[in-house]
Amino acid sequence: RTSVSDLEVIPTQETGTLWTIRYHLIDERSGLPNADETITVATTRPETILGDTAVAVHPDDDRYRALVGRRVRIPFVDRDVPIIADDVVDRGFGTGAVKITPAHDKDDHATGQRHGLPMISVLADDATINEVGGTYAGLDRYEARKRIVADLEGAGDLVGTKPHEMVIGRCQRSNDVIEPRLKTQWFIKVDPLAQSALQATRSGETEIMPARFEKVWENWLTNIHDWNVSRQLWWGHRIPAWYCPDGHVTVSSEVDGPARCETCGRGAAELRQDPDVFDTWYSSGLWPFSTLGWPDRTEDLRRYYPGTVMETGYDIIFFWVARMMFTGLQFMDAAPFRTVYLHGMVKDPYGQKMSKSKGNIVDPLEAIDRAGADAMRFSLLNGTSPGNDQKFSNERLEDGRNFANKLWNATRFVLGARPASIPADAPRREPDEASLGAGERWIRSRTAAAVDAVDKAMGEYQLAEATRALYDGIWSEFCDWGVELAKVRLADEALPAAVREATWWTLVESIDTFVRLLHPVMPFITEALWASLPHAADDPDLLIVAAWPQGSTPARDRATEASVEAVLDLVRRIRNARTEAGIETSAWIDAEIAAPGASNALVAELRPQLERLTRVKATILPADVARKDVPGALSVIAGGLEAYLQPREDPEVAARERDRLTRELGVVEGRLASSTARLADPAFSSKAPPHIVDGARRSHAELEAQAASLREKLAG
RNA sequence: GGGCGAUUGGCUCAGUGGUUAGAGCACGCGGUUCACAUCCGCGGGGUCACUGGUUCGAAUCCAGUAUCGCCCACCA
Repeated sequence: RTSVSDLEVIPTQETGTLWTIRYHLIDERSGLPNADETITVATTRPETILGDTAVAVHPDDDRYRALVGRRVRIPFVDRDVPIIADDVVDRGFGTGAVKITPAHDKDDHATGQRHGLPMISVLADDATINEVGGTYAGLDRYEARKRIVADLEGAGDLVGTKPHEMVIGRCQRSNDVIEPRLKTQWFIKVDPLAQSALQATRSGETEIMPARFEKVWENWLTNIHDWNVSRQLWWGHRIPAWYCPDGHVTVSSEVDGPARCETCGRGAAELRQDPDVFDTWYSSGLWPFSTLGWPDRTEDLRRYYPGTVMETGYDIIFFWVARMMFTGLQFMDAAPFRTVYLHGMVKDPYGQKMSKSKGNIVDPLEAIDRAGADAMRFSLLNGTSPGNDQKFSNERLEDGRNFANKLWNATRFVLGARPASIPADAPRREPDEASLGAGERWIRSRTAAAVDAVDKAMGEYQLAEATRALYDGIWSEFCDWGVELAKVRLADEALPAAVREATWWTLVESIDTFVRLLHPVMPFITEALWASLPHAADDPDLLIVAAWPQGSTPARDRATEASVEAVLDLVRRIRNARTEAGIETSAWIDAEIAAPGASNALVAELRPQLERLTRVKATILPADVARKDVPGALSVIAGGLEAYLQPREDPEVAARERDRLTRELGVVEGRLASSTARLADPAFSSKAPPHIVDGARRSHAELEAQAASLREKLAG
């Protein structure tokens, strides 16, 4: 039984009843209600008849124009009230005449104030009819409603009863129907606070993200009403107001209250503190500074106020964020944070809001039991966008779990692959650059790219973009290619120890970097893994306080990336050709590879890796051979590189190979056609930026070469 | 009544002007290669809700329409 603020009232769509009721007009001569002369009003709350103090019609409504100024008799309480004209009345609704109960309805209250109507409360605090209700006194509000309807019917004044779709205000917490009452309560005059909060966002002192919520913010703050902060509850900050026996109010910031009534001077002994407490959101609004020792000017307060980022759900932007802004600007003269980052809601698997009453709550502890806390955290971030809702699903949870598992196994592999020449407790070292191969340089560069991508994404609060960069970087690049390339050198006993050591330190460096980057998202597994990695002398004991990776360290090496990518592309295409030709996965076959010009040395260097990844025994052709006709071979074209695979004797293979080449030529020719049309359009070459046009020309030339090569093979 | 968001492969979602729109799951085929079957390889699958406009070029920008969802609002 407490008052609440407007925000805590949830308008609920419900089917109620609309009753139409006859009120009898007062005969001007006799002063008595006329049996025949009536006005019919519509109401959904017949029990409030007891508090009616007027009947209102629209001023331009011809049906009632003559009745304005007359009086009607309110039944049961025998009160005579005026018929007034007010343009809040909707002529089209009900009968066009509405009963006015200023003490029990927000609109009626406003109407009552405009017309100076008496405001008669008919309810007690426990929602029973009070003494004003005469024979209904003591009845619960709904019981009274039933009786009154029955009694109206008995009197012949109930005209109609019909179901009615309406909006009822219910309590956010208890779901009870909220009763508008006239009560003396403490309110906060909110307009000046709203103005300063608006000033903070308009000036850029505080930025709301995503930006679209700023409109919501603006709209709410510019139409805001005063805030009822009194709560008749047991728990909370007490209202700092004291009353003397004469009813004078003294507000004090002293813990023990004021020494005397500031109006009449009565001593503290006679003063009584207001029993009410503040709205819990009022207290929560103090959080940004009260947690830092305020009102004392502590070191923490100086250092940490204002904060940098407030991260919270968009559903409490008004409840909490706005109130923190109000109190922060009021008491600290500065907005409490520079950025407000609003996330979406986690809905149930069907997109419904989780609620206890619907019973569709997903218990995070169950998810954690099933997949781990890190997996859940990852799943809640990955594949979401700022401010948008997401559905919680077990599939997504499994993604996170599998990812954690992958990272765990990859780290386990790296630790187990340590060359014997490195002691188990060796401190972490940078790889020796002189001993790095193309694969290692590629890993280092791609890891640097991941650092840059994560930094950029985090800087823009694109958290899902950061997790995506980490997922791809760790799984699709480091594990799928980096580790696979490194395995060859790590396993090759013929190589100098320095080479194998450099390879291993490269893997360690990369894992170390990824684990640091992933730590904010998956703190537990990364902390555990990091503990098992070699550390440098200046590393702290725990990852949580370890340094964030420096962007582009080691530096990006785009030339290496491009040339190694070309080899990786060749690997993919060789695998594809093998599958399509129906060559058994495990069979080793021979291949010749044309790597013309500058690419020759790199392909030669990576030949062992290429062989392992494709299960071909490769011969690298001299650098001056760009293309070769190898009868009976499967031809694979990847950019400037070509490979010619020699399958075992199999008549079907040749036919499938022809099909494959024909299909490939079709695709290439299709692209070539659109590319030709594009380049032929003078508008494109004259209006598009030069780098786009150049790119289009380059890819066109490459497509032409591919098409020529394919045609040649099909002809041969 | 105002405002906001969503609409992209079977599912869940990324992608805000530039070649051929991506991922995970699901699906099909293959896999006892010394980290991982919670895995590896290959593949099929989308006229980006609709209509019109701007532009050399639109999933992306603009206008409108439809459907779904949310927020705000004093029709008894």
